[in-house]
Amino acid sequence: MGVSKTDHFSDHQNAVANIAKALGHPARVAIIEHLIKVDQCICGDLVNELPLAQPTISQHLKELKNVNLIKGNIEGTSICYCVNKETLLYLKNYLSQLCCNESESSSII
Amino acid sequence: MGVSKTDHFSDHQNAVANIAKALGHPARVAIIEHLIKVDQCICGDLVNELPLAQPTISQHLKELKNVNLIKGNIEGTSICYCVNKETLLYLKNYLSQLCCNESESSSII
DNA sequence: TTGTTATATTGCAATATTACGATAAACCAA
DNA sequence: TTGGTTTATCGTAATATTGCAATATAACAA
Repeated sequence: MGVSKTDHFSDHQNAVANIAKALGHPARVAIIEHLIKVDQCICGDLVNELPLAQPTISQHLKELKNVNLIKGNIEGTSICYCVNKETLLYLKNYLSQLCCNESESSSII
Repeated sequence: MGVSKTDHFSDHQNAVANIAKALGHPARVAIIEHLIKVDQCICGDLVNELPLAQPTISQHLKELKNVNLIKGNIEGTSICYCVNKETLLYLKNYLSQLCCNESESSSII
């Protein structure tokens, strides 16, 4: 039916899936990479950087914000975005535990 | 239009996005976790383990196979699935480089 | 052969995602 | 106030995803 049964899975399974899903589009990967590269920038810079229209970029930023992969700080007229490394780290540590059984934090499975 | 412009992004951006997308559903996260936990198992075990019908599990397995997150070995009548840790490692190392600038391999950005 | 078991595929409905033009909202400058 | 700049939201079309019943396929046993 296309109904997703997220309530049948654990909180951490849904958390991992949501973060992974947000990274599951090349435009959003490119946004994260650009933000890491320049440390932080405004939405308009990303519009110039990527081959997508401004509303599309804005929509992708919203999805990255929803899962806490980025943060936005208002700076006068524009909004300055930067990556929230904690969320990236959460996914990285999860994968570390999965494939190497080694991590900086306690088991989350 | 819903048209995805994957050709406007780099190969590695598309590769990362495709792997992340495959992990972007709690059922597929649960499948990976179960495979890691029991080392390997057949499709039927996953059907018993997860709250989804057999065709749905089969479809999720197909998507995980498409991005090389799992491998399937024919064993008589059934197919034995196991996780391909190399692909998990690829994503893990990518995230390591992104958020900590430290990795076991050379820069991929 | 027939029957059983295990998995994949097909077809379809419900829903979600992607993309963008048009427009709105918020802020500052003159 | 008006005008410019920046970002968000709305509306909508095209496409993708999710889920499953029904069916197909493949391998084996009797």
